[in-house]
Amino acid sequence: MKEIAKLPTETARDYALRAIRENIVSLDLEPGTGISENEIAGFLGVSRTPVREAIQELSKAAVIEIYPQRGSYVALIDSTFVEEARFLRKTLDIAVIEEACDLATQADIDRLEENVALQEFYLQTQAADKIYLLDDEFHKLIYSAAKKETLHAMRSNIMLHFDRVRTLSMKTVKDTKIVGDHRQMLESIKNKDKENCRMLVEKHLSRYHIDEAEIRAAYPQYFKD
Amino acid sequence: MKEIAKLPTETARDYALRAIRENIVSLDLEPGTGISENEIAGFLGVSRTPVREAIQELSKAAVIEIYPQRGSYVALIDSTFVEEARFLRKTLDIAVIEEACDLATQADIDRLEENVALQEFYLQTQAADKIYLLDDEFHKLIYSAAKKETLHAMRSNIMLHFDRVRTLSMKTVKDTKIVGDHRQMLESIKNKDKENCRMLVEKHLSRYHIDEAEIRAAYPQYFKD
DNA sequence: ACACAGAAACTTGTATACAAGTTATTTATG
DNA sequence: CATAAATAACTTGTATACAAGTTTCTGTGT
Repeated sequence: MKEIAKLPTETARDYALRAIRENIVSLDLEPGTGISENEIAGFLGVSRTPVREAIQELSKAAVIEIYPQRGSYVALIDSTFVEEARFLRKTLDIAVIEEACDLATQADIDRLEENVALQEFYLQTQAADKIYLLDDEFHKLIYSAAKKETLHAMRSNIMLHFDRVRTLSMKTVKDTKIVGDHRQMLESIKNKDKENCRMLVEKHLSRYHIDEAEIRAAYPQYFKD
Repeated sequence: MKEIAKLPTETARDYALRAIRENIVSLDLEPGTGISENEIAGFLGVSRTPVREAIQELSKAAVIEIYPQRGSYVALIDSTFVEEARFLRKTLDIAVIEEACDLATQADIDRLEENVALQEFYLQTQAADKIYLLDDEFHKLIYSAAKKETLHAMRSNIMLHFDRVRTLSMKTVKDTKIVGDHRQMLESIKNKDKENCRMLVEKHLSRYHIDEAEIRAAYPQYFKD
């Protein structure tokens, strides 16, 4: 588990939740790892209570499994969950981007333009971690343009499963293609071309689908079944 | 707040979560009501810890608002949330019922048949509460047939907002129409008629849309804005 | 060396005590 | 009586103590 600095504003609970979640997504807490409320509390410098609440929340998202009186474990990557997360992402992202075609204001377009421009910039400077963050931001901006902010928060939770696979795939998937997809999505929103948006979302997602088999072969110990 | 019996098997936390959630959905805890961890703990006969964890979870679903050091309140019905819940329900239910057309086994069909038969039975005996439960079960069975059980759990959370409106509408919406919709959905799944499924889901949802205006007029104090 | 019993060291679940902050009440003062 | 300050009674956030159960280690007897 890697250290993550506590922000002065956030509560102990929010800090614990953020720290544990980031460690799970980054795979610094590997799937299958046993975790202890006491151990993490000591590591983060807070008491068991906020750590416990954070773990409860993550167990509800099914990325931590709690066995009462026995211990808690970082869940193995479950192909069923990943598949359902992909289904949700495809279904919802398409519906939302179509809505964004109807509702996006010029201010929304401007924010998307700035985001994609930054992605294209960092693509040249090879800053993969920056692109990762901008990727999240890009999709959040689309949900915002479609007035579906609440759904984006919910989407984030179930996407944790998908995100772990994405972390593993960062080395193999070409950022060039991802940023190119985003550029084309933005242009299609500007043109209010829903059919093209739908096609782009499906193509975008298929990029991750292709290399899951490779990833699973490379890290079999991380997967369930 | 109405009393709900604690099941001998469930933990204090699960009991508190179930009791509070049912009271919110049934509107025995009215929107806007102030709630206290201590008060509920005393009422349920458990300590603050499990009650607090339950409230935290419900605040994440945005049906409870926590103001640190000030108090917690049952959230008013927020039209934005209700609209997003409706959007999610429509989008996801359509995608899932289409998937069910492809994947439903005979066993799935049999379970759906039994469920709808019971709905039609209780429709004649005027048992609205039974139909309410069977309605939930019906949609859960469809998600199960489409192998999307995880998404159904997630759907349930965001649907809390929608469910409160549904509780208010139970007196006005005709159960006859709901059960009729379900019967037609089942027949369309059997015929693998996706286009008809899509149309039926949209019509089904529109029934709730129609009377939201009436409900809002009848209970303005429950609504935000 | 092996088997078994028992204690010790863990786990999470729950209850309670305290901390920090807000609100309402009460009391003193003009 | 009105007003303001002090205070008491609340709230949630956090830490800690204890309860109940599981696992692991350890020592002892064979």
